Amino acid sequence: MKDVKARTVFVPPHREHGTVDARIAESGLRPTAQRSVVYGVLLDHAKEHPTADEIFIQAKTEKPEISMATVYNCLDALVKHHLVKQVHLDRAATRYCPNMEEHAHFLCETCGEVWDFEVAVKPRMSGFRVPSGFAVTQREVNMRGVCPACAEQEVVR
Amino acid sequence: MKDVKARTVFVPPHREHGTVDARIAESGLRPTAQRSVVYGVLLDHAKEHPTADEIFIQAKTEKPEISMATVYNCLDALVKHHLVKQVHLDRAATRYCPNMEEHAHFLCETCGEVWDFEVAVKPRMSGFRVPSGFAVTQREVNMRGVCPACAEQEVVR
DNA sequence: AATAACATTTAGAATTATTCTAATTCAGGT
DNA sequence: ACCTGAATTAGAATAATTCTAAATGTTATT
Repeated sequence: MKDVKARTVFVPPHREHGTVDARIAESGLRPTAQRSVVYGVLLDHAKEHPTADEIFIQAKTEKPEISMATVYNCLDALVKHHLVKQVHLDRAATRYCPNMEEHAHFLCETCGEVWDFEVAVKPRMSGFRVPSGFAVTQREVNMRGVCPACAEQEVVR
Repeated sequence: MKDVKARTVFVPPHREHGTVDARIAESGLRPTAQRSVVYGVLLDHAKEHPTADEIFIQAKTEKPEISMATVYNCLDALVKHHLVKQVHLDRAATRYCPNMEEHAHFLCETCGEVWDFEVAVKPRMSGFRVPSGFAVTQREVNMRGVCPACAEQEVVR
């Protein structure tokens, strides 16, 4: 019985066929065991935009010897190689986002959770006057407000 | 001679006629000496998007007894009363911005300076799909890249 | 296969921005 | 003048991140 359970552990799609390692390698980075775990954890929890120590806690379940410093090293490497983005919406711990598609972030000011908002129409943000001489390499859109769950609670209260 | 110099010290326009205090009062906040100094300093240095301790250093020249804790308290109060915005573009110290007009921020990834980009056309950012149930109260646009001065230096090198 | 050269990981110390605490000072209303 | 609550203060505490130096792992070279 135990064996069956062990054999049927859920493996998320991107964990199959060494996809994680392949992506790391494509980015020009050597796919070490630690980097794979860190990137894998982040891909599994993309929706939650985890912080370094949330990633650390999860990574430890897969690789108990991993250290916090390594989690930071790996995340830095992944960021430098454009596999992952840092998200800074407030002064809380940096959050990490492996979704490199163009999208906006929404911060719920009540519960602190971060959500991805997808693009419907390609936004050009052309409304902004970029003075000549400035080379823009990245744009980001952030929104703040109240998420449905928190709005609900406020009504109750 | 010294006297003449002393009498011709530059007083920025918003420092005249108690404009700073008036704005603080309008926001619903009691205009204390410390709040006035902090807000005044910030208005004088809006372009630089100063951090709390840059503000502290400057504020000390006007009011030597002021403490760091007070600078943080004042800034928090100003933020809560919508006279000032916090700017978080990276994990560096929080920057403060007294320009409450709709505008974008540009972070030079080489020198770390922050610039304001004004709006030309009212941007609606309507390209983003805001799922129903989310109440958006604030939007911000951030850009990253290289500023003219740093681009120049790179060419030289 | 052994070795040198280099990159990565590790634990723990150090740093830095910010928040907290408790005591003191200040301002406005009686 | 006095009371009450708000604001300020110095310094301690906290939390996230970075640094350091040693150990380990990997790749290239012979």
